[in-house]
Amino acid sequence: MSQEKQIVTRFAPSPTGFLHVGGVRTALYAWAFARKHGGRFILRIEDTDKAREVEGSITHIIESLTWLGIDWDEGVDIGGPHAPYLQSKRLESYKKYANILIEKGYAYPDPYSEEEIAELRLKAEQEKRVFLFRDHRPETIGTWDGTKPLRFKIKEIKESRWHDAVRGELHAGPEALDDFILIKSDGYPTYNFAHIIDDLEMGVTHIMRADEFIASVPKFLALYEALSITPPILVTLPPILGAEGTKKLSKRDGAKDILDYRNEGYVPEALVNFLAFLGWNPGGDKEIMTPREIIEAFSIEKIHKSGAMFNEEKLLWMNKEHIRKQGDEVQLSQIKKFMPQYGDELLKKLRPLIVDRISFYGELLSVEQEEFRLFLERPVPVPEKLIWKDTSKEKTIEYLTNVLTRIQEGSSGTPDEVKSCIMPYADTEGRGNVLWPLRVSLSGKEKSIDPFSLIAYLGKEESLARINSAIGALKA
RNA sequence: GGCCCUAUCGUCUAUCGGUUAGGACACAAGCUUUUCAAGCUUGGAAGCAGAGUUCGACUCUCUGUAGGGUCACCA
Repeated sequence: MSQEKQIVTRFAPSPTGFLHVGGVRTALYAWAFARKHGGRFILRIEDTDKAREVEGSITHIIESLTWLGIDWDEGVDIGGPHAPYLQSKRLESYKKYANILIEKGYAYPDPYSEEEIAELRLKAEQEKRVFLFRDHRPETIGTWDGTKPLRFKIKEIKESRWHDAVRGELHAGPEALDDFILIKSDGYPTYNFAHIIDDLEMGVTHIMRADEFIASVPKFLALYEALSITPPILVTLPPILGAEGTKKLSKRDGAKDILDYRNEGYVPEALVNFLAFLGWNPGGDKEIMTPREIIEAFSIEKIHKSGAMFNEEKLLWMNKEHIRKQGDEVQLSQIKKFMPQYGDELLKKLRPLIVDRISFYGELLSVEQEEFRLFLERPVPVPEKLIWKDTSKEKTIEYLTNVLTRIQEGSSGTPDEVKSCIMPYADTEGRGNVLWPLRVSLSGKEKSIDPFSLIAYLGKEESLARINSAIGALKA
């Protein structure tokens, strides 16, 4: 057995706000791949754009990943052998490699002002030409004092060809190569430069990222070449599309803060499951999978090339399936969060009923909670609602009275027990005739949970009181 | 506009030249504790178009079409 090189992947978000589903999926694939092969997964923060930085982002990112059960072996918060993992703390590294590039003639200071470049760009546009900075390289190269941007010099203008683990053989024309900025005038490196240095120093073997970076790969390749680096394996992930049309997922179509899902009572395993399947499929019919199973089944070969729409309904369905996989205690603690005014004992009884009716726990805050309010408040009987179709008032009173006796005499611990003492009677008198008024007298509603469950969970005493109250209302 | 990527039911997908093109979500119908929800059963629903390669193409090639990405001192 040959010793395989350890796999190292990373997730490297910029701290510019919350983490949304797109970012999470990238992290998920990189993590799953590393875990599957016993490799290392790194959390690096790419904070080189100080203007766009949003305070609290890093904490937020960490919290999001942690909630989802995505863990890392090295990273900003826990350190590791390649610390620091914050790009703004790694400026010395970038400077070191920048100097190497300058020495080798691969980098030069950009003498233009931003206005001058904008002008050149505008002119090119007017003449319907592609603007390429390399057409305007300065005649004489000055020394870089750090106040001007440092540009990479493309020495060989050529067509680029490379291999992508998902897309296969890719290529791009020579116009994809231009003198791009390595280090900005504020001293911070650009993504294009920094990620390459970091990946090198951190030993990253596989780069997972979305397909908007394909167009930049030729530049990365030129840089790898200039530094004599063997590029990591490139793994391009398909885009996640919004439900509205075919555009990339935007906030409007569901690219919301991943922690919102937590707050709305989604199951993290469900989100992991759903996101894993947006752009990857292990084959076969099994769709509900635990994170463990996903890791086990994960392979780059099964990552898709084409984009997938974010389908809220399917997520809802998956979440429901995952709720059902949760243990009673977990379910109960989640339910308590959203129905605090219900007593613990009552919720314990109602749990199976509740779990059956929701797709995510947050539903309990609005619509679904209405269903259960009847357990807290006794309904006021409305005679007209109590009568089934064209049954008479007298008959309805008779049915309810008879049911009353049966409940009194029978056992009512579980819905099934209740059912067994009422159904024979309902069958002889007509199910609708008996069951409808019974259910409405208990719930006060035309649409509700079935009568047997109501009796079992309301308890014998309360059930009898409600039925009596209904009979009273009918007689009045 | 230049460059690049993608293309199977409405949606997510299986198929790696030979299948009645399978599954899931959603939808519809039926069944069940004549309601609601859940559940179960059943059903409708797809290879972008045109050439070519081949005994045989959803699968390979080309062209077209459509959609997407990218052309920053953002990542």
